[in-house]
Amino acid sequence: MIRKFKVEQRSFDISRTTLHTKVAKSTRCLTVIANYVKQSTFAEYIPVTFDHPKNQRLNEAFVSPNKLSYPDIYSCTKRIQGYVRNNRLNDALKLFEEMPVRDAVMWNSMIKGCFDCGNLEVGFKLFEEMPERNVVSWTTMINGLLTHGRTEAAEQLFREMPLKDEAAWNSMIYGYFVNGRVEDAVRLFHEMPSRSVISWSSMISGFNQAGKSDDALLLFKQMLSCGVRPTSVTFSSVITACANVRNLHLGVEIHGHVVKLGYLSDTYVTAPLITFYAHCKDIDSCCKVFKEKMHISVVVWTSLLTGYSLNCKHEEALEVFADMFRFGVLPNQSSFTSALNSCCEVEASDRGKEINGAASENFLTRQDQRLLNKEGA
DNA sequence: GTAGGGTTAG
Repeated sequence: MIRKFKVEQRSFDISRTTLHTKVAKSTRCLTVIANYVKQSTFAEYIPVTFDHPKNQRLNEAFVSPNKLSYPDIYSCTKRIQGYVRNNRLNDALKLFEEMPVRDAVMWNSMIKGCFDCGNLEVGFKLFEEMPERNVVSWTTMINGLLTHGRTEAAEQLFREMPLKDEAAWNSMIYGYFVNGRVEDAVRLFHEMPSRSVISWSSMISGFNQAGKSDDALLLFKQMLSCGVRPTSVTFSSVITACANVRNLHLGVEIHGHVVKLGYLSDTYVTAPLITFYAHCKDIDSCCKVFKEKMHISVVVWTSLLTGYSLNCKHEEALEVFADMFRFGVLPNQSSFTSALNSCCEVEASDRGKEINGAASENFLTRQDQRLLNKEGA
């Protein structure tokens, strides 16, 4: 059965199935079809030939006679992800199982959902059942296992995976750090065929987590000498490393680069920069960084609050805490921890009682706080 | 338009 394929057309017929796509380019359309066809779980297929001259490689393909348009797969994938975000794994699985057709994105989203909701067995089962695993499927599994401390199982999959791209290597490296296997991470970093800024940033952040910020900074210098350009994400970790080792000189230098590159407005850069100056006992610079703009992030506010607290400026810390309320920034557990600490230090017992009351009585569940933090970040 | 890799306070 031969069907003509027209370029620059929004929808087209193949057999009795209609596929809709917004993509005008024929090759992109065909990729969509190819994925659709490959992932289809139907037993009954109708062979189709695409006879556009550009598509010689796709001469033979099979299309399911049942109808399910591509946008349906897209929207159901979105719904599955939404269920997972709300920890409703069973609803996600039910929808997934009801789908007559699934593509790789849907499979991978569902597998990730199982790990995110802590159901490793179902995640494994789906991975086994999945008809056409791609490199993302393998990496999703590896990440899921690593975040649940199943390092050996992740290693095994990493060995078995037929094609490792850079993201897969990066996942395994970072996962080693998370699970305290620093030497293995370093070994893998040297073994990997090509390294991007993400690989370097993973290492820098990993060293920080392992309490080896000296090594993080050494690696950062090495990264620069290799001509790799840091991103704001890299700077975030590097500034944290400077704070950890109290390297004022390097931190100030990096601060300069951050300003030049326009990264100072990035919350993930501002907060560690404030912490860095606080650790280096330069509270004026803390304020200067903070006052660069109006912040709504509770993390940035808490950096300043803790910065004052660290430098024994407890009255000022409590002022910051009060200002948070005035500016509509809702403090979280960390903010309360610092503020209470300052209260104890200045023996401002009345104030301390006040804050303690607010923290214990009206305050929020952990989930609420997480949501608020996300919004504030 | 959808899936996997690195970031912040305590």
